[in-house]
Amino acid sequence: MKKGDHLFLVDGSGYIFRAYHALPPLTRKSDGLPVGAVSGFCNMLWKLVRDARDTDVGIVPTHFAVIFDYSSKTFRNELFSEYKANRSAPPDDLIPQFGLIRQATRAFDLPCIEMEGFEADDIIATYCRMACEAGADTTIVSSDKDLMQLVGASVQMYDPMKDKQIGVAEVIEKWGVPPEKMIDLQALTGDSVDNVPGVPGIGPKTAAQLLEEFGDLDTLLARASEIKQNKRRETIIANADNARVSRELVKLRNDAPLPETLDELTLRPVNGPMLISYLKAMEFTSLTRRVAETTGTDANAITAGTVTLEGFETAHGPDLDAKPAAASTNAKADTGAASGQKTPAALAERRAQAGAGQTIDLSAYRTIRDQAGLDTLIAEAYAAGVVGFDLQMTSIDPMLAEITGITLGTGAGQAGYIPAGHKAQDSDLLGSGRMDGQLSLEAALEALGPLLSDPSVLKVGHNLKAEYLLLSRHNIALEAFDDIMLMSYVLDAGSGNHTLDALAQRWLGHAATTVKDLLGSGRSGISFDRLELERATQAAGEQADLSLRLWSILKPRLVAEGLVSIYERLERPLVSTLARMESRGIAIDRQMLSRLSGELAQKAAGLEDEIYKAAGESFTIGSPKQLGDILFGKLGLPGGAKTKTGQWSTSAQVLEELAAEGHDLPRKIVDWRQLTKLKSTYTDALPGYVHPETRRVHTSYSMASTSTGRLSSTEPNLQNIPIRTAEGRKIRTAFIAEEGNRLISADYSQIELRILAHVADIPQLKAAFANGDDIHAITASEMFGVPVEGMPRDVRSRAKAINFGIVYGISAFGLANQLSIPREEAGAYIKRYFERFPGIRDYMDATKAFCRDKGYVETIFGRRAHYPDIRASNPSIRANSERAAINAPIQGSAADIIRRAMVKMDGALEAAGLGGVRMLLQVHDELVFEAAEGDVEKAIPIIRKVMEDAAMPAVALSVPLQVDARAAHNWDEAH
DNA sequence: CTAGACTCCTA
DNA sequence: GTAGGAGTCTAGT
Repeated sequence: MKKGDHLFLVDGSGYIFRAYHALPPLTRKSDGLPVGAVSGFCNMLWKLVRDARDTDVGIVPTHFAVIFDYSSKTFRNELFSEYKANRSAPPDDLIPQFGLIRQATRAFDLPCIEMEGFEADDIIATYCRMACEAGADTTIVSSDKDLMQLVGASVQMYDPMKDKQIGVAEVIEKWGVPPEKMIDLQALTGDSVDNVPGVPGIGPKTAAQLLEEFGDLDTLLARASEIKQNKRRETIIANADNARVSRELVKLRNDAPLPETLDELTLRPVNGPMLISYLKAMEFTSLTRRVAETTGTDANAITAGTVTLEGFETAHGPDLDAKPAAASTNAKADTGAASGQKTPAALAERRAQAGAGQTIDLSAYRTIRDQAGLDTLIAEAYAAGVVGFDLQMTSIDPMLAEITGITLGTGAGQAGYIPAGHKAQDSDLLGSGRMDGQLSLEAALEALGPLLSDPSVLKVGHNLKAEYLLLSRHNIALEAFDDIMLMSYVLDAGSGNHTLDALAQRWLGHAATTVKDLLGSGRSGISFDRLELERATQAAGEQADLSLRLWSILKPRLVAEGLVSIYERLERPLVSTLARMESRGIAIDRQMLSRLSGELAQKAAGLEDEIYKAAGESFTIGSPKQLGDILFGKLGLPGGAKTKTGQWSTSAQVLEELAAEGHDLPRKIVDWRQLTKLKSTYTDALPGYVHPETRRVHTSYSMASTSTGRLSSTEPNLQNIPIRTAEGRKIRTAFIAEEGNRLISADYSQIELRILAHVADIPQLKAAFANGDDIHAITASEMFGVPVEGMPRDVRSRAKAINFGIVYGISAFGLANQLSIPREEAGAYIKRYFERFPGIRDYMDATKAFCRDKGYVETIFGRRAHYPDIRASNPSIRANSERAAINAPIQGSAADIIRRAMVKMDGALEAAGLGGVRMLLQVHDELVFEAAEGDVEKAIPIIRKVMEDAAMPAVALSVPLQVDARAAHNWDEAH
């Protein structure tokens, strides 16, 4: 073995258990032999040895071995007799699979390694060390935390079930410590499964925190008396010996006397006939077919071998002289350097590379405490022309926050923090003692206002909507700004999040101070104005500094990737639009909600009595676990679906089915759930969001949290106010217009289906929309040959479900679920649909191919949504991404259209002399306005026009958009 | 007090 | 089958 080689070590024993529990049970057709874990194992091995280049591993192994535990007794039992003592025997249907998996390994012609007295993990550790000494890289195929201590520069792990690579960064992300400290961490936390004692009461979070503070276990134990928390100190001192024993137990030995040398692990080409002989014996037909295709073997010519629990025998012996498959070759990535070129792409590349090497010195930032200092900083800002900008506030909610300080970054590593609302450190919780030695907020804003509104100085920040809103509360209009969160969103929606921390980590390799680190959380959390000034300056300066550095990386990328206009037309202008909508808020009728809440409570209490009577005991109805025990245990009702943790599902769907079979109790549970849901989520929660001064509810829109370009709404979420049931609609009536005003609701009709008709170019659908026909009826008529006139309701509603399904990237499984019909029937519907509308299938295939090629899909305006998992080798992960990729251009184009409408709306209303009409809410395809009664009639046509023409002139849709609008005193009647 | 599972509300 | 947010319960910190 030499440098450049790559060793794959599969943790066979670990895999068996995980696959057994994670995969659906599977039995061999001919005799019922349980083979689920074996099947998963074979599929995984095949991918790794044959298709590595097509998986997310992206690495082609040169050496390969599968490692197993030999028996449960190892040297660890001599250290600690209780080790793994509470392991129960494996399930009955798993036991025969242990032998089958070893046979599978041999059928793949791979080394199958196990050793008495050593666990698989020790063997893996030993090979890792040997490979490392030979200069080669190693991938451990496992997700076991016990192996994470081995991860390092040349060793990574790969989780085959999640298709995820685990390197140093992932270990730190998951456990809070680097791999080399995993041993100490596990020594502290222990492991109840393996019966490693550890220190009671210490979990991963606490352990990571202690190791961060003390460095390592020995130091921690030596200096345990310094631990502040009484209880923690005592338990650690009392359990020091346990921790030391635990460390010996979890520490892997890398000196196992191994029988096979590294060179004996050299990966050989797959022996097609030998493998197929085994696979046929196991009756794994689809893998047999794939192996046959890839290796060029005629599977029909190979006889199935026989498998036994003792060893692998073939009835007739495989044809070992058959021509083996061609050896796989390493694909070398092209890393052509683009440096020196003066293209936007080259600049973006250079900036990104420069970013990775930057060091960030938090002590370099200044605190600005007087007018002279502020004047100097402002002069520097004008001279720079581009400044990092951030407001420090007392709350994350800009409607409630006060400004604590203002930060300007004037260059990489340079920033000034202007405290203006800090409390004195010794003031009590109620006291409002201001810290001495800071400018007044008025003075600071007076001096900074002109700069912030100056169109010639670009302010660069992260998520500036909050800053915009808070400044506008102080009558300052932020102008000329760039928002790096939105830049990142436009560039990389779908891959990773866009928080400042994440961007700093991704582009600068810098672990930024988190709010939690800085301020704590929960009861012990403090607000920024109580932070000690030196730390405040560091944290604030860091934000502005990072913003500016990230901007210099992301801005050229926008240019290089042709996404400037998406950012400038669809994202940045929405900042001020949304800030206005949020600050306007919407009025709610609290009395009505309170009355509703009382009614709901009464009805729910009545149901509760009936439920307890029917159940014969009282229990927590809201606990799915307890409910499941009552329904499926005590009462013996037939259980339906299981949840992923193996519990009986008590979902509405399951309960409805039981109710349909004539059971009383499930119906009552469903009703009880509806009532308590409405009460707790809406009638009880909404009044808590009423702003103390405006007396209105102000939601917050998140601009960068969806992959498709939609907005989302939080605190409260006003995009999920009930509408489907009569009971729920009452909640909508509590959203009201002020006296003398009306709410106007304007919503797009069938916008996603219209976009589908446009992008997939479906003549029948386009004609139907052009004629204003009933689209679901037309679909039903095409599919089932039923005339639209006098069509039965259920025929139309079936077509409606299919239309929705198409937009969602249909599957037979999903449609069957939705319509409660057999999967075969659903499959037949889909087939029929594709026959009648062949353009849809073409569109879907083209979209998937585009996404596989580029890694993203595009809306009609060019917004991108990334789906990296579309290349995953795991079929179910891949299928998920494929459906998402089909849906994203449709959902995203609709989102873009309403964004465009929103950006234009205020100006259009203003131009029509309707400056008093206020846009308040967006609910994906609906906009809600508040207008004086006298303005309503004039406003509705303007609103409709802006919305219906919103795609133009960027895109000329081949289908008309239709907007329905209505006005009323409350939201329910307006919608 | 936090995180995850489960459930359910919307387009 | 797409895209979200949030409340409750429970287990673990």
